[in-house]
Amino acid sequence: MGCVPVDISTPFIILYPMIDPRKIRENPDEIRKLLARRRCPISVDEILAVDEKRRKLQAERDTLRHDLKQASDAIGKLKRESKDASEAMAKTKELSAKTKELDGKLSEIEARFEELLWQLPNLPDPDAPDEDTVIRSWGSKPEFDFQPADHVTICERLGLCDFRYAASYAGARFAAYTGDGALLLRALVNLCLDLHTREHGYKEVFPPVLARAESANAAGQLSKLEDMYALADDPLYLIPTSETALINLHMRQEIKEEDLPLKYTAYTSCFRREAGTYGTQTKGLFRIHQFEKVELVQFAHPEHWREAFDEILSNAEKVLQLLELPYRVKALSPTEAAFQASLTFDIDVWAAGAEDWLEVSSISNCADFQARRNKTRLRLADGSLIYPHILNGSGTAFPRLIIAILENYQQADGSIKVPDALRPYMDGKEHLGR
RNA sequence: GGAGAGGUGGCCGAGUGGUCGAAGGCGACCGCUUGCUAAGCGGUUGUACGGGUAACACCGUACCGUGGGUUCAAAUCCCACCCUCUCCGCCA
Repeated sequence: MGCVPVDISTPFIILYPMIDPRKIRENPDEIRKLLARRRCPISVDEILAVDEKRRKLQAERDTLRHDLKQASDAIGKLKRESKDASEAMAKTKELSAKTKELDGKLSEIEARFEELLWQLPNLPDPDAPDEDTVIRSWGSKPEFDFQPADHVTICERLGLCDFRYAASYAGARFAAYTGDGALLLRALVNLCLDLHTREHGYKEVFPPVLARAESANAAGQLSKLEDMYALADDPLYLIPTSETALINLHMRQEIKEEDLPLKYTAYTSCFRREAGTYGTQTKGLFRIHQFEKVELVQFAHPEHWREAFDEILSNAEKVLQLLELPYRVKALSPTEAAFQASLTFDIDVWAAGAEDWLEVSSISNCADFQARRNKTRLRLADGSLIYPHILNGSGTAFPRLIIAILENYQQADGSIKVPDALRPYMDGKEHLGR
């Protein structure tokens, strides 16, 4: 990849989703418009006001401090020459006190400024549609000459999951995979990891599933703090997705242009409290507090994010194609996209029993939003330093994939045909429950 | 969890409360040189915020693990915390 100097004066970059304070004060109207697309209630005017105050204060403080420094140096000189400095010291004391006072005021205003900025969601990409839009479909829905069962029924019939045990052991909305169910999960994990590491060139990572608040915040997930599990005795959170772990892989580091794109994949359990979702679809594996997922993350050059995005999307689609599951790709509206995302496409798989599309993957460009937050920077070949784009996508989430497999591959005799691609990972089994 | 040692610029590594953004070395970059050897010589070499500029230049401030404190002045003193290493304990 050649050296690509970034001209920050071009509209391309200014329109780009980044919450650089400078962009806010240079293009307040643009930012207002973009935030409105997300229905974000945060006031740009307040940010601008605080920013102005902050800059004014800093100028004052810097001047004062400059004077103080010079006065102190003068005292040092006197002392070295063994001259009396008590008068100068007394005078400088006042200056010092004033400087400190301004320091205090400035840090207050800076804290407020940062607080406001941290609350801002990422700005939507111009390509994000106003309404969720299906942009393509793949495969065809299976047809049955019998009434297809839903996955809960199938799981119970074939002993693939033990929901009763999971509920009494951990609580409602947990799942325990048993027997061939557990094997099926493991097979899917291996299929996905093998595919992404061997065919798609991702480096596998097995990260901690506990993260500091700082890390979760960098990912943008503290904005939905109420949806994360917190530990009682340590300032740690159970990650809601391995995106949290992977996007922080280079926190406070410089990455090099020549190493791009950096591609990582991780398989982890993911934990979500799902607060506020009671009463919605609660059956079986559809929405559970702990679920397993293989995640894909790429660090990309800001000018090449779309290539990375499309690649992750096709990497995730490949899983469904291998499993021959019908799916559709949907471009999300800015109001549907996650806090940290500027552009998001979902992949929904068809589930014949539920007769519904289930979201199994969500691919997002977070632009430089997360990189700014965790201080991952990109050193270009020309020596300049910018923020990389960070993109992520599930590749894929398993409970819903399992739902789709069980429901779409069910046979008249109640057994489940194992998709061809999965057989090498399932002891060659052709059917479950036969 | 207990005891001890330590955290300085891309890396290694000095550092006396004042002349330290920080010696020295390495690396990198630029230039020069070049009949000797992947050699020699000179120079350059951080980031953030603010000001300034058409853009550079330039100016100010901050940054020596993090946050406080003492002081006219802190990398240097004090306190708390974090992290790393060694030893002990515990343990898959």
